Amino acid sequence: MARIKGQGPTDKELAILKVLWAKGPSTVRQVNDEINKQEKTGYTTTLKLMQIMTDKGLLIRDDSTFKHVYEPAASAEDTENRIVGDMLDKVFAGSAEKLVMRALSAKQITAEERKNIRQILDQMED
Amino acid sequence: MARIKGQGPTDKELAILKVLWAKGPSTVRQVNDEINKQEKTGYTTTLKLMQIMTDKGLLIRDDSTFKHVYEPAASAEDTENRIVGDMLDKVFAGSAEKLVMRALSAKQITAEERKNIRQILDQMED
DNA sequence: TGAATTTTACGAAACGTTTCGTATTTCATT
DNA sequence: AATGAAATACGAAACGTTTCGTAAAATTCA
Repeated sequence: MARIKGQGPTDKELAILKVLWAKGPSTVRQVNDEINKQEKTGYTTTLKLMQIMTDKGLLIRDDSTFKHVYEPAASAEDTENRIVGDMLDKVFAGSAEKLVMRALSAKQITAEERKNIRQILDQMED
Repeated sequence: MARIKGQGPTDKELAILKVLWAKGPSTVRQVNDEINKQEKTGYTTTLKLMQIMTDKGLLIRDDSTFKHVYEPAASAEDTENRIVGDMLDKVFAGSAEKLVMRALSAKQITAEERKNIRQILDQMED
């Protein structure tokens, strides 16, 4: 049942993961309520999605109680790294430099953010 | 017929665009030959895809001659910026800093690349 | 206990992408 | 012009995602 292809989570799957990362282990209702703050979605739709994500290995389900509790199988950090890594290969032929350039030009960043990025670069010099 | 949603090109669409960006305006056969160097794909499959991409506004077709010639409607630069911008919003809540951090940790980059990134940051200080 | 409520399970429809078979059109060669 | 080769057009199937209606199961509470 485990995920085979290298494709990352879909948009809807990512929305569910973000709720779980932010709120911690949650029931379908909790996730659906949260998602409905941004976009109206039927309860069974969210349920089905989370069941499929469990089959795929994206979520872990505790069904020892009536209201099943779900949590992400992977951390936000790992998942974000994976998504960025996929895009790196797919769009930029593996060049992190090109991706960074695009990220910087795609959105105006503040002097503060530039400073933080420099610090990260400094830390990598070792 | 123009594309409505903000979604970027799909994987296959991107593969076609990359060929056209690299090789310049091309026929379906030229694109299909190029794609088949990496993955076997039927000629009519590529044809259909390029026809749909034309409908979507991703490609521009010159059908004044027998062998239609296609070219991308947008530059690689614009498309890459768009893809990164979408990911920025979708995954990183608009934080370019977070995306850059992930890009740097997703792949080992060289001292040379770090230097180039610093130069980009320097240029933004004005 | 029994009725109402909440949750889960299941199946299928709607949608977009990708693939390809077949028919039609256009061109090149003789 | 006739034949064969190459290209395009068309339709539909296969696939995965997303949506939801309905049924079944579990829980709550009156």
